[in-house]
Amino acid sequence: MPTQRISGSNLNRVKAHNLQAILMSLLYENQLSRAGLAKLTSLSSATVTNLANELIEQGIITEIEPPVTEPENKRGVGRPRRMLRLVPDARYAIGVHIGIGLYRVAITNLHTNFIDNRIVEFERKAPASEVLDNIAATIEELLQATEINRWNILAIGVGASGLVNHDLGLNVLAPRLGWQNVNIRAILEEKTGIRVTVDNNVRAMAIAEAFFGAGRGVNVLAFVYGRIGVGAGFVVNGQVFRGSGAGAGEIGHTIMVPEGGLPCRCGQTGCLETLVTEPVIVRKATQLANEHPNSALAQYLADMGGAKPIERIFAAARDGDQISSQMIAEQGHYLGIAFANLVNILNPEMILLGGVFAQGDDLIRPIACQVMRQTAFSGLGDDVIVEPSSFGWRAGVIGASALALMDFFYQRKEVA
Amino acid sequence: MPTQRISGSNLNRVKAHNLQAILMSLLYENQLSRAGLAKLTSLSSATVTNLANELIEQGIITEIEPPVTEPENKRGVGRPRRMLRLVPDARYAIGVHIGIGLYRVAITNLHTNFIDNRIVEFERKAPASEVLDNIAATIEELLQATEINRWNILAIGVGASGLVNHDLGLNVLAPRLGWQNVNIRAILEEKTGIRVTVDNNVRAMAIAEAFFGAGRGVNVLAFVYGRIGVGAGFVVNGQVFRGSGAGAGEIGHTIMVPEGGLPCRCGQTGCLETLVTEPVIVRKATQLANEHPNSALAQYLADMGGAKPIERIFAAARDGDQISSQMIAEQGHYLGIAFANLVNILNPEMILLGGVFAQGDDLIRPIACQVMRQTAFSGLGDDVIVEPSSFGWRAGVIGASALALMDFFYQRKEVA
DNA sequence: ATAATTATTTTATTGATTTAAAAAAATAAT
DNA sequence: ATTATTTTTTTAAATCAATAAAATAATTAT
Repeated sequence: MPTQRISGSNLNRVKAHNLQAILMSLLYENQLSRAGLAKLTSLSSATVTNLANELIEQGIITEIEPPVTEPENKRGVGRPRRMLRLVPDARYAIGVHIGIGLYRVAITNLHTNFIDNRIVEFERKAPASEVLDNIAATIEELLQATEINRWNILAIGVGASGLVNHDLGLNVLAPRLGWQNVNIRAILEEKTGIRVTVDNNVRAMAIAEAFFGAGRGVNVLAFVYGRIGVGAGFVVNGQVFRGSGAGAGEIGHTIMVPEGGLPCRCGQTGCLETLVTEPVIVRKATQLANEHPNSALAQYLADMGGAKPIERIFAAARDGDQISSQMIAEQGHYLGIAFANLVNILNPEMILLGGVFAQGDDLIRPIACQVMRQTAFSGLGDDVIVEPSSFGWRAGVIGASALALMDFFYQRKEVA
Repeated sequence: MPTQRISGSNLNRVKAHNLQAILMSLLYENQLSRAGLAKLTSLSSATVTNLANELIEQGIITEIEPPVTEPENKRGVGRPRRMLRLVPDARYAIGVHIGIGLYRVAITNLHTNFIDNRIVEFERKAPASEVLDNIAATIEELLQATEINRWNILAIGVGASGLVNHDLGLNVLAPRLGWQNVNIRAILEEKTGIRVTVDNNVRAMAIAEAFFGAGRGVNVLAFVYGRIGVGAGFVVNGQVFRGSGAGAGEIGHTIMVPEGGLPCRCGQTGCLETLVTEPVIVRKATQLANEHPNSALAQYLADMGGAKPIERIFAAARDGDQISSQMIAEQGHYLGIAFANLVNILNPEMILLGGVFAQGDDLIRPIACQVMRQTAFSGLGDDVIVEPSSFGWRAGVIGASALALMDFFYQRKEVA
């Protein structure tokens, strides 16, 4: 039988917790007076004063100068409050997004705003150690370029693709890169001397949305990302839900068609990924364009402009092309059923769409949303908010940086 | 935008937390020395001594008398340790399971062992207030019969069927009882004067398994219960996962057949419940018996013994009847796919089966388990432990009692 | 001007954990 | 038998974060 360890608490932990409560409150609310913080955290005003002073001394938060004066009519009697806010550039984090044949690295501040960033392509069949070598080099390059003091880097967050075990810092499996059990944390910590935290890249994006994006303050958030595959990340009451082991969120491989489904690259048939992904949309569109060579879709696809196929397909649909919009609606339909299943199982407050789903938001979301609501059990889907992601192509790195910030700044568990 | 409140901590909370850490540790481990507790909770031995003394004074824990002496060969040097354990009958909880046309009430001790219990049938169309009236009366009767001091009852836990909002104590919807938005907590607290906590009955069973049953110490537990419908409850790191609103776990209405599925009572088609439930098994068996009147199945079903149809069907299959065992295997197959989807989404460490699935465990689990493992993404299903529930028909009341114990004793949030 | 109100800071107190040291109770070594 | 060693438990003193209450500050209302 596994043994559960229930850890005790003490004064140090209380202080650490309260400091983080203050930081998180300021992160959510942008600016708050000491009195406001006291109310929100249910700490005494004296405690807030003390802890705030400590944070001010460390340069992490500051009083807003000059004091914000509320408009004459809204101002009450009494001593006016002095607003506090985070100093976004007091510390930094590095986000690393490892995609398929491409990685992105960014240095961000405490709000996950970019200070500088790099995009580097790599050979898909390159060994992991080589790629990680290059990533470490890119990080050094960014540190040089930005002239940011190494000691002000809180941590490096890595969003890797495939199965990732966060506790072990291990990329268990990245099928499209041919990686298996790569200890990303150990390798990068060794190379950079900066602490590293690793997670699945979709989960990292979910974290970004939950704390810095459209999902701020949402109790149960599901982030669903579609590109070559479909994955999901869940944040519950400010905590990432990772499941046990390599982790939750592989909704792309949930079985949608138990009999007679199409084969999936995972070996199964009838996975969600056989129905709805970018490649599926492009493949279907190409097929339809062949069948209807005079359609707007065919013209959009044939026109060799700079835009990627998926964008041209969406453009055709937006331009009123019936063939493509009907096909996309069908995709939205299946996605809606997948959402309904998610709602029935997890009952999230919000579902956020990323990747292709965000790119084609106007085309996909209405139908997916409608199908989800009418398919979910009883009224469970009625109050679920469905929205597109806020970060576009930056989602990956911002997610990775958010991962680092959360693990090592806003809610780290142990005190130094 | 919703606002997240990050609550601060203080000395009182630390003490409450540490007391609960000790209680939970003793619940998991049955007996521990003060030194052992210190190690497990990472509290200092002095703190453990102090807190333990308080709990001993309150009669909640005790030193084991006479001192347990380890066998000669295993005994080390040094002062021998004095083992501590919970006093199971120091306090009590009441569990109320509301089923369809039947409720069960039990008084249990801190280990959820029955002191006394009642089973009462009621008219399915009776108004909620009448049923709750009767439940309150049954509770009074049990209090009289057991002569347990009212003040030693920690709380009443209620496991209700259908959609339940735990925070509000509200039975949002119980379709088979015709109940809607019944405030069970308010009504029962008013009638009994004892505090009440309400949750979905399957979720309550999951809690029981997680803390008192086969799921003890499991990090991510999924409990799947099948009877007239199929529901699930999740416990993650010692915390129930309820989702937002009326709550997570309605896997019975996840769509398994997006096109051409059978109609479900929920209004959809192709839900898991149209494929695998007790009524489905019985209906299919009856059909098969009609088609094969000479089969063992037909004989088992025709024999009007006292056993319920489902038990006779399982008996036929166990007796080697091919027709029924093949049909049941098919059920197991679909359940396996549902499990695989659960594994892909939540990545649980353990899946526990309750209700019909536990009754027919030997027939259903092997196939469900096998299908789950080969269907889940990559190796995600390989390490998932699948087992039957430990509580049989008692699951409902034990779950309800466990719910009360968890909310109000082992891990209550606020200090008095 | 003075009172009232609200925000913030200061001071003294409280109380839970911890550390360090002592006590207790056993075995092992001489 | 006596002493040393080891481990558990208890005691006593020290620490430190939160809090309550009082003081201070900066306003508006009268």
